[in-house]
Amino acid sequence: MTAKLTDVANLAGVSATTVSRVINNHGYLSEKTKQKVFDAMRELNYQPNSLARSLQGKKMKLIGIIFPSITNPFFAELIEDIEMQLFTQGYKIILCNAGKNKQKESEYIKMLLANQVDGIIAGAHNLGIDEYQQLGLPIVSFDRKLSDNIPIVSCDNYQGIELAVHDLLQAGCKKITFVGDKQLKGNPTDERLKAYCDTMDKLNLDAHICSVAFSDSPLLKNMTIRKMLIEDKPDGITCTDDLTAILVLQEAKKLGIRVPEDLKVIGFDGTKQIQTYHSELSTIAQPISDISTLLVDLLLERINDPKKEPNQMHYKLPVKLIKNETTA
Amino acid sequence: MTAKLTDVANLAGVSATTVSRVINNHGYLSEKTKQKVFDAMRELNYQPNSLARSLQGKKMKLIGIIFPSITNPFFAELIEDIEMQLFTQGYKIILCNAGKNKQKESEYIKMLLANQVDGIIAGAHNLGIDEYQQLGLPIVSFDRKLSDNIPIVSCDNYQGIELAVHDLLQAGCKKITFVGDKQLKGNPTDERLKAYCDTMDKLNLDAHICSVAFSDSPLLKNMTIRKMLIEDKPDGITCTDDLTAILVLQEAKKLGIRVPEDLKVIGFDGTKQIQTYHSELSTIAQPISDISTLLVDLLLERINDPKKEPNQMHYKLPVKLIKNETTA
DNA sequence: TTGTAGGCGTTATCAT
DNA sequence: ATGATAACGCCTACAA
Repeated sequence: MTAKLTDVANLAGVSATTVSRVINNHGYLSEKTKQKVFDAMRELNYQPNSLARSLQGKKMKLIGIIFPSITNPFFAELIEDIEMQLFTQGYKIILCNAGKNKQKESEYIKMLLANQVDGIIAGAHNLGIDEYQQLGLPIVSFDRKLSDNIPIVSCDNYQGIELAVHDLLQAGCKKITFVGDKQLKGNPTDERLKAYCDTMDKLNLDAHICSVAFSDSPLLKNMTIRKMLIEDKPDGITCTDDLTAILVLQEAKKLGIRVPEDLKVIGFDGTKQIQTYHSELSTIAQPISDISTLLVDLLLERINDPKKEPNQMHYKLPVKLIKNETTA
Repeated sequence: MTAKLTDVANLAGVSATTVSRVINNHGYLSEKTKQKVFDAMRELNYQPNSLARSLQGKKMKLIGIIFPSITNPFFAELIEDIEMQLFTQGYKIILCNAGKNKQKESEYIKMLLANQVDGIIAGAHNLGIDEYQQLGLPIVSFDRKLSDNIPIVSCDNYQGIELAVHDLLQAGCKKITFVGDKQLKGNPTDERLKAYCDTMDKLNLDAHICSVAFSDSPLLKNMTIRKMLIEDKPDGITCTDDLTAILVLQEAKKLGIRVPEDLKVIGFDGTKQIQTYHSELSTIAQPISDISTLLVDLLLERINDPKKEPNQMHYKLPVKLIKNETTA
């Protein structure tokens, strides 16, 4: 079907070894032979077979990316950024949408192993620690504790909610509610709730938590939010992500609650997408590009030098307040 | 490092061939041997090496997915759906974000070839026909003419804009503008503009086209739209996609133009994302799930039986009007 | 029912 | 400066 090494060798009138050498730029080659080989490669439209190469221990230049979903704008932007970074280094990615499905995540990990990927970037939220413990593969994690020896990259979730609450206070809010997951899971995102509670505590204010899980459907979230708006009548809401914040805005509108006059709302994530198409929303912006750069750097470092231990186990990147109309 | 076939064979006290047989469920095996082998596999946490397998002609169970971007909600939902479908069939995907970058798309194609993918689903918009012509690999295309022998799946773009324009008319619009790309490229999406022009023609109405390209930045789009709103003062706008429609809504709001009283707007795509977070927007919904199913079915059919020619070369799937407030 | 030998496309080692 | 050969991990004849 497609041309192989020996075809090129035949055409160029040299041995397979020589062709291999010019491909890998190994040892001493005469310019003349190089040229012959290059010409033959071009003529046959030759493409080295990655599979055969990595049977000899060469890298596949392939990374597994495990995230819950790409339809969430935050993950989409993060993954797209990761993909860009990796591409410039010659890496391709196998995209694994784990959803909320523990078994799918588990099967994907097996497949990645079978495909000899060079490493994994994991940001899903299903599996227990043990599954990742002994993969014998470079892994870095986003926003999630996987194991003691797997480095975590996340934004400074604590600082983020602190900023958000203070922004609401400064805008005059007296009764601030947190909308987000109440259930702690030992992950960095737990810090968001913690920051909210701590801050309210310090200010001697009552904490109001409206529990909405990441994996809840928008419909269910809407109902929960609506109930909260009606019963609690908060004048400020800090949300665990931008999408939830938009649902809050929508429900408020339906109920005739004016934003920002009667209610101020702030989100979390700060994707370009939301800032472009919901430009009214104030939010805490995660440094998406810095996160992806760090994830990729840490991973490639481990791939290229597996012995080297990472300097830190948890990298917390600073967030930024983006102030718009909803907290005016 | 990781266990291999011979390790399993040794542990089970059988030959490598036998282990291979139980893995592939080949020929006659005694239950006893099977059990021994299974046990050994489990004990060693054995995972067959896909690379070595497909060196023998076995399928890699890997598909390349080439699209412009995953941050566009439409592509995100389409790709996520494709990924789901393929996963249930045991396939993984290599995600290739081509952006508006011709060279990147070209390099990705080479990489996919080198990685021995079993097929490609292409939906990017950069390369000329020739690049895809002779890949010698099963390919299906979304919304784009790649070559005479590559089947295309798309929605019925023509019908979509017809529906949209008629919806605007029925809502009382007299002066309807089309916002979208003016440049024809020989792709199915060209039908959108054509449908607009034809329909306006039939109705003896003047066509107004506000040219905005898919790859324009939101900022540039905003400026173009603003100018059009001020100068043309349309009372109805049919957009080439939902995101553009939202920009129109935003600019209209800034200019104090009331929707739907002074201006009615309808989009195109109908993603869950936009329908959830911009639930006011009327739109023409593409049958995302049907599209992905068809793409995957056609591709797998070609992979499993390369000789078989597709029945059709262009599959046009019906669209659906989703009526909301913006065309009330 | 199970084992032996050869080969998939490439690279590393050892020659020359 | 270039070649021959074995090896990577697995699978498919062919044998037994």
